[in-house]
Amino acid sequence: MQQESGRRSNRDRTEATRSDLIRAARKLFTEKSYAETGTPEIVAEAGVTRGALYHHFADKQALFAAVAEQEAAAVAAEIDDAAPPSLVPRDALIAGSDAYLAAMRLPGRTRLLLLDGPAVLGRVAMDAIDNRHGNRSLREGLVAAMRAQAITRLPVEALTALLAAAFDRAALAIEAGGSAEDYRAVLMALTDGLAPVPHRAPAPARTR
Amino acid sequence: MQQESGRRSNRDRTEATRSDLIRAARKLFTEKSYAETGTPEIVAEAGVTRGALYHHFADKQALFAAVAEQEAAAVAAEIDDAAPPSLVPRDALIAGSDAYLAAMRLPGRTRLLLLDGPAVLGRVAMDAIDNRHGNRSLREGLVAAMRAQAITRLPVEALTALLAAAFDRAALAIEAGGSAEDYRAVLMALTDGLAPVPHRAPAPARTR
DNA sequence: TTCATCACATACAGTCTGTATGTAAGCGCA
DNA sequence: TGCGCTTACATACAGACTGTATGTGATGAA
Repeated sequence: MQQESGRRSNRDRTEATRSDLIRAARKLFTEKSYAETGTPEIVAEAGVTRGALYHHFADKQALFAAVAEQEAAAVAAEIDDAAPPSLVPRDALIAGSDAYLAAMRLPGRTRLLLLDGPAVLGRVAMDAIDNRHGNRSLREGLVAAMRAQAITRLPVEALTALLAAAFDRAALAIEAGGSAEDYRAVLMALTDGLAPVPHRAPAPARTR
Repeated sequence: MQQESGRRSNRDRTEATRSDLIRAARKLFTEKSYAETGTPEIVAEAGVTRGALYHHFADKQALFAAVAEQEAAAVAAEIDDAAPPSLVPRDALIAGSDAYLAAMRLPGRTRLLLLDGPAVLGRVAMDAIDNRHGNRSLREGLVAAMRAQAITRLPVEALTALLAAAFDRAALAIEAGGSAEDYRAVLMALTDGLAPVPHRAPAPARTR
């Protein structure tokens, strides 16, 4: 049998160290904040030295980006679990919304993804992360709802971004002590308000 | 006549120095970012020393807070100018929205108020600033619209916050190159969607 | 006029970030 | 199986920044 900690392939070492660093950084970034967390503290928590950090990541920002990407993926996974494509659009939207708000209750996640993320990486980079994960299912849900005529046709990118922004703010407000029911009610009202109005002349040009 | 720079009352000196510091900080915070701007640079721009800064402000954050407060007030003033209370609620909302988006086009304002602000001061402190300035008119407009039965009754705090979040994100997206028309259209659709559906029994209990 | 206070300027201590350099272990190759 | 190159770090260093402590001249009240 081989020794306890000897004989590790370089690939394994790299993977383990990177993962340790990301885990340690995630812990501190969520407990405190990006600005209040120093690299000496991160590497101490990870059990390595700053040399390792700067070997694997270009700088502190790059490490933060890796953490943010992982958190965004985790949130997206929770949403996809709760809102399978078998649901009709409106139910999927509701289930997805609730799953999102529930996922964002994990301590420190809102600050990491919604406050520090945009400030540290910029909105553009943060949008890229969101589009790779969370926003994707939202946009697909909206497109499906439009196709099913459940909501009026609107520019998809803009609609996705603005609804996502409302969800984000709701998550922040709830964490700050706001009434979850209030925010949920408003979110529902906002999305339901997008339903095409059936009582006005029922789209004569369209049905003709 | 009195000398050029001699004979100034302490109150005048304080006011002038504080104002110089805020102006210099605003310039740099909007050109770069909070994190990328050091206090040595700020005081150089203001023509004073770091001693003056730390005499008037507890720390760099406090200076930032003063700048954010001023910017928020400036934005609110532009909105109030464009949306006088003489307008009917819906027109006031539209005029206010457009004024907000226009005001946020001033370079660096979105980053200062929408990215750095929440990250540096926290959402709670930023909400306090918003409520003292911009959000106030929005909330009043929404309350008026509810009273006029122009929109359905919803929790006011939550509705204000979520609509404001959508406006904020729109401002960021437009600055990042997004289509202003698209975002405007979605914002209008979101607010118009809040109109009560009139074919349902028109509030009989109330009119009785 | 005198003395306390104010509005700064200067000097200092501690910490952090990023880089440059050194080293031992892995790894392709003859 | 030995040899040289590269990888994965650890250590040392330079520069910058933040906040504080101290010193000083102008101001203002008594």
